[in-house]
Amino acid sequence: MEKLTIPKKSIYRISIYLRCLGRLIENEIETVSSTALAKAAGVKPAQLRKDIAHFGQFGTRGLGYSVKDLYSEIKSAMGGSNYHRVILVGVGNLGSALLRYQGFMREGYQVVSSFDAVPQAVITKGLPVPVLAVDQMEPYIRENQIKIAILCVPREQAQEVTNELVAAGITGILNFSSSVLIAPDHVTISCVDLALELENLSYFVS
Amino acid sequence: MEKLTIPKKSIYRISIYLRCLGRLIENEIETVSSTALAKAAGVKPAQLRKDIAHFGQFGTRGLGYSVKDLYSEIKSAMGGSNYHRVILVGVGNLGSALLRYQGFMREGYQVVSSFDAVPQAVITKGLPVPVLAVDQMEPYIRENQIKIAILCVPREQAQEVTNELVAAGITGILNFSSSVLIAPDHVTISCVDLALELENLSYFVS
DNA sequence: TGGTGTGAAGTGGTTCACAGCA
DNA sequence: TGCTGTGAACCACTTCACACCA
Repeated sequence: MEKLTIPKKSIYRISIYLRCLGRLIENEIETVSSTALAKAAGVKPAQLRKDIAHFGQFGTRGLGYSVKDLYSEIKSAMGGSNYHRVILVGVGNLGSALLRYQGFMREGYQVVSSFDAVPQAVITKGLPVPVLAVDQMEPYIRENQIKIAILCVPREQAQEVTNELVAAGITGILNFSSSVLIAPDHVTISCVDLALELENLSYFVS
Repeated sequence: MEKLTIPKKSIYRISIYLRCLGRLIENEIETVSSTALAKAAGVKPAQLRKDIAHFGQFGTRGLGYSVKDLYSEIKSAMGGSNYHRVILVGVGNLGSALLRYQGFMREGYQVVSSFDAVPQAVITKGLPVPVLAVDQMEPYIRENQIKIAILCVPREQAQEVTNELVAAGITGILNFSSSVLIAPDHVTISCVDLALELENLSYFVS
């Protein structure tokens, strides 16, 4: 795919624009200028235009962008029309909290199954998703062609489980395990480390 | 403070180094080279040395760094010896999940109180932390000199609550609200947006 | 006139490569 | 010899500023 030329940071911001545009659609606003949208997204107008230009030219000079057009163009360029099935690995404290919460799952995303080393330990918790044993993980991923996994196992097992996930065909990992993961280049890893975020914050609070 | 010259990204990585060093101490390893530590942290050796150099010179040429010395130097430079009291605002689904979980709270950090617009709605959930009404928030922050807040309110209220927090003296916000927050420069905001992370991932998974 | 699209300039952070010291 | 500390080169992204067009 040729889309690899778009910088990672742009992609990230574009996700933000997409969300802002969605809100504009809800409010039935039809046109938006780069200045207005940039303000909503918390970036500079020029940057927004550059980001959007990666996908092509959608704006009308003197007027701005058509909210609907821009939304659907970006959405399709991001492959966002696809339906994404996601698995969660490691149903401990954090894992089960996330499964129960799921407030971050948007339209088009669904946690279809979860896996744990000791599934019987958690099976009674009344979770909205089946909890299977880890030895069923690889076949499950293969058969259902899952691409994205949420990783909530303890640090000690994180790398090992990652290796299994990658071997089974996972190419995107949302890593909650406070561990530095090593994976091939074609695998994208996003780390969410709350302890790190807090520690980082505490440096800046005078 | 003069420490503002250290780039944000360096600070973030230094938090990672600190964690790696902690693990080395546990394993009673006394000396580490930039190459080894960089590998553990997932960065390049030169970058690690540059990062560390921001605080001064701690290494011994030809040998490496003393694990203990480096750890305590960084820790003190980061103001990490302080005890950090943190509040959580918005005890909804996500907020209460975080309160119950708290696995991300490390030594030196504690959620001392939480606030919600409708505290009686959540007060029975058996949380390990008191839930107060939002109108008690400002005085609480002032009296206890809280500096860090975890923000879990719905998007619509996020900016308003942020303004109150800042007015009361908060200078660090961990923002879970999937909202772009506007705040003065002296306030540091870290966004944790799981929906965004997922959307972002889904772009890269082929 | 007003707002996009974009080459060019600027900025910040990364990597290199080597001097210098135990 | 081995590894740190660091100026210099490099690179990626950001911002500017203006041509161009509805």
